[in-house]
Amino acid sequence: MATVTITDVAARAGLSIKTVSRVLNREPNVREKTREKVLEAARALDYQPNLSARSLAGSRSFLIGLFFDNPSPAYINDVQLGAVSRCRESGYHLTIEPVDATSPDLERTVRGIISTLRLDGVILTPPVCDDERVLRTLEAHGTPFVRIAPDGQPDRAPRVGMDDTRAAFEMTLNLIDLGHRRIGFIKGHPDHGAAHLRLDGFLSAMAQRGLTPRPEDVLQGWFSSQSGFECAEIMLDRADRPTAIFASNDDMALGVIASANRRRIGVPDELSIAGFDNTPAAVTVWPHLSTVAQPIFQMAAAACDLLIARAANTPGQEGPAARLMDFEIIMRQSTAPPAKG
Amino acid sequence: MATVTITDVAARAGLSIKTVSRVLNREPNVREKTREKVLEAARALDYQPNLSARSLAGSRSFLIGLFFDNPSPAYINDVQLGAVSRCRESGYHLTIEPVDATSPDLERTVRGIISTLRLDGVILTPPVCDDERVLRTLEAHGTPFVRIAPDGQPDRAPRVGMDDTRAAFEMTLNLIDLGHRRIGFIKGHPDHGAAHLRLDGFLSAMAQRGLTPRPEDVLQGWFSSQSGFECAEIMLDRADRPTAIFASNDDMALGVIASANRRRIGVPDELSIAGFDNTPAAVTVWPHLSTVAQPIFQMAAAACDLLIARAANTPGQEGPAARLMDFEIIMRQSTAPPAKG
DNA sequence: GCTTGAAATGATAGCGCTGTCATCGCTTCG
DNA sequence: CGAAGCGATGACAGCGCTATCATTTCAAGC
Repeated sequence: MATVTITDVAARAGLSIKTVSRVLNREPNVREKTREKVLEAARALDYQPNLSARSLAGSRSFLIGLFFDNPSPAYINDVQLGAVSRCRESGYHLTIEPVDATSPDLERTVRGIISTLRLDGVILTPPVCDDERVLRTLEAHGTPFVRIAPDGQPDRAPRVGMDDTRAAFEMTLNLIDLGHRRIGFIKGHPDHGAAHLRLDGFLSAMAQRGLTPRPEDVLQGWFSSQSGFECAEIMLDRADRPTAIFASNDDMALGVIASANRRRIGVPDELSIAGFDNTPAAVTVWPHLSTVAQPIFQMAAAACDLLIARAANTPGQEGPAARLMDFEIIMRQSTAPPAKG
Repeated sequence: MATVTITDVAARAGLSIKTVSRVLNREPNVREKTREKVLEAARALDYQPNLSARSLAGSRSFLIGLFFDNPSPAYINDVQLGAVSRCRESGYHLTIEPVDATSPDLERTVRGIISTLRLDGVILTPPVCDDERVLRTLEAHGTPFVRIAPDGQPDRAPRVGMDDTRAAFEMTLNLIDLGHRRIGFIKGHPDHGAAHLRLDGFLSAMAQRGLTPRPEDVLQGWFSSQSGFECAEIMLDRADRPTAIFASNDDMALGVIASANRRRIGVPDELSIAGFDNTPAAVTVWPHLSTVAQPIFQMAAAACDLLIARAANTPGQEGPAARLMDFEIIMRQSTAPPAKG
């Protein structure tokens, strides 16, 4: 209720509001002693700058927008936490803008949001990060944005991501090294770029070890647990079924586990199962799922960093940057050496 | 990039900026013809009001804050979508503020956020909605807030929620009507008010049907799938085990399913399992989980409505309001009549 | 001591909008 | 026909801050 303004701080410190502003914005050319006086006055008064005023007068809004249309709450949640963690450090705030990527009004919606809020930057997650209309609108308005795990056009804007191919490659290697020779693979949604990368990784790992997956062991899924279940039903129905199944994401792996449970096929004794994403559900099922953990939190934090840094120094219009983060292979109880025989 | 201001609109419409402002804010005393002229000019120019300026000049910030510290991404995701759906309609935006409910700095964090952002309202979810420090800070600052599913002090502020007791009551009745007599119950985290309400509902339903649960069939869980698993291990170890288990939330129910799978106990043939919350995982496991769906989206939307309405008419300082939303009992494949014998 | 210039500080003009109050024009009624 | 009254509109002053530019301070050099 008690609203303390910069004028109050200036009065208490015996300085002009401009000097106070300088200190608060970490501008140069302020004597150390002066800086201390200001900081002390601000602390004593519990001064909090008014974002609206700062935004109106200056060129920054201290607002980062997160645009998403993602079916996975866990993913989005991680992105949000990562982004907010960095925002807090820099006095920024995060506004969330769930959008419908299939809406014909998407363009207008985005335009309305960015011009009303004057966002300093926007974080885009799949699949919005690959929506041409969104990208074009953002570019036209001059709003900086960072894409997380984009599918294509890697140099169109700064991006952060991870090496899906290498992750799938390493997970497959792990399975092979466990002793598996016949490994089933469930592909992800074909519209999702990561799906292709993960398949590539699987195939190169197999090839590197001199293994050739049978066509009937590489099935098309849609990233949904239902599709994973269906693919598993087909694969597990055969007498010479795979001894391990690598699903392109955890949801589908969960479907595989469900199918195995239904058929009373022991996991991991009779069948090893691996997923991708390390969703919370991975440790909710029994046995716990071996999977690949994406550094989602860190990716979002890095994206936020890029945006804030860019907003801070208006001149530096540096070109696209890219940051590849490290993934982590997590082997839990759903994988084991294949049964003898 | 092209920044259209209210002055541009006024010029194009041949009116003063004040009249344009009136139309845009739906203020009374504007001739219909004038209103149309303004709207047309605004449309032609694709005018978007500047939030910062509106906020600075007026008494509203058009910002709603969502404070949360909730371990369930699915829950938070629903809350966000519900809140944003209403915000969009009224030109509001949602800023998210994940907080650490156990942090000693919580009070300062909250204070900083609300005074910097000048939030028009705050939505509080469990467990933050029951944090005395948060409530006190908000009240002291005069920031309106709505609590979603608060534990206690129901009249301290407007709230929205659902009738946990009745939902648990009805689900239990469903189980009994299916033919189950010996029903196990796994309690939720004792610090979470809903846990007690759900237990109450279970007990009264049993009592109403003349059933008395054995003490060893009512176990203490912690809302985690691990705790559900452990409780199930105990219950299912006994020869005269329950024919149905009602877990206070889906995560624990998932733990029960895992335990049943491990013991090769058929679900639902040999054991019926019911959960509470209708998390996404409920349809990821096999068989799909019977559960209670909370209208989370609607609750958040209602909370938003209350806040926006309150911000709109400054005078009406109406007292606390409460809205109880309807739940839904969803019977899926994890429940069935008990096996004969 | 005086000049010189860079560092430190301050005065002031907005940013784009809303709130207040004045003004204008029109209808109504004595 | 004029006064009163009210609906419709406009002029203008800020909201709390940043940006620009002017001014002051101070140390160094001759």
